[in-house]
Amino acid sequence: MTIAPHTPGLAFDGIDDAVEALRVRGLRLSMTRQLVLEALFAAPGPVSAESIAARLALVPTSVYRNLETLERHGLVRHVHLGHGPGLYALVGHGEQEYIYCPGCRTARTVRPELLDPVRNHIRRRFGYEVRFTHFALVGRCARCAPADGA
Amino acid sequence: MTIAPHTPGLAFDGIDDAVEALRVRGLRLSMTRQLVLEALFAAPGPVSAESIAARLALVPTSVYRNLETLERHGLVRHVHLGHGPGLYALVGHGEQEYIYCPGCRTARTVRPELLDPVRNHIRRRFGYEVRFTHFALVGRCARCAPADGA
DNA sequence: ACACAAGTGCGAGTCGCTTGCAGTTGGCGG
DNA sequence: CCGCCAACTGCAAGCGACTCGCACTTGTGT
Repeated sequence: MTIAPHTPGLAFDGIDDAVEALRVRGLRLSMTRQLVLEALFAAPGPVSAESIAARLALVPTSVYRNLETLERHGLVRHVHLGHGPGLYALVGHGEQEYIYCPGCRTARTVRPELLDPVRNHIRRRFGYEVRFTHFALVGRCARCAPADGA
Repeated sequence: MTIAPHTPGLAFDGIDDAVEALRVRGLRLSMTRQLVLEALFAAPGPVSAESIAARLALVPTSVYRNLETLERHGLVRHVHLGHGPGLYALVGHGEQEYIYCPGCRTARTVRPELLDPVRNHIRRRFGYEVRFTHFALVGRCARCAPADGA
């Protein structure tokens, strides 16, 4: 699973900011939590819970629970790019949306405003408020489209 | 998992047509296969492999294998509506696309041409050829959007 | 420096499939 | 009508991605 890098400008400029956000919400900064946070900061894009656990020699349970807590408090979010595990990332200032090509199993991020026309069209036509922050847009990229079939 | 009914007009007007299509491809019509096919015909919308297995008192393995074979030969297709199992349906004359609301966990089908403006926009802007036949469009419907949060 | 809730690792369980294997059967050739 | 044999079947086990219960540890306000 490859993915284009984050656009710069996360909600937190450093671990300290995230820690502060934790404190404000009455969450503890355990060793594990800190490591998970650091791993997310260091990652060039969304990563799976299992991969974080493996990298940090933590038990996946704990990573899942941490990510869930952090997500519940708005510090991280997970996205599904087609099949495979959910991928976690820190919440950015601007919401990140994703387009995923199942051909090359690569995702790219998109600034949400670029998808507003799509959103508007679907809202007007069908009354649905769609977002591609949790489930990516899925489609074949220019390179894979010719060699179609699926 | 509720879903709006198929629009009428499947690729096969009856079991016989599907059986014919099977024959042409050198596939057998085993008892299990026939039952699976009938279940798909009878279903008001896409159904999970497990639910077919349960209804027919078959072992899931066999249903999965049958669906996979039928899908490989273009007789059925499966769609993912958010979380949960893949849902299988007979391939219709017109490709069916789906919009799914995670709020009320309900999907509606959409005639593909109604989504062509969306497809065109995304193709022009990003070079991706998106379809919502395999992964549904996901977004809150008019009823659920106000009570937002996710 | 203590109390105690928040958080931890471990183990087992669940869901949605997938795979391996030995036995059965659909359907063609004779 | 029969036999052959690949296609197909059920069973059992395995796997990826989580989820849960539980007893133990640890971060933190006082």
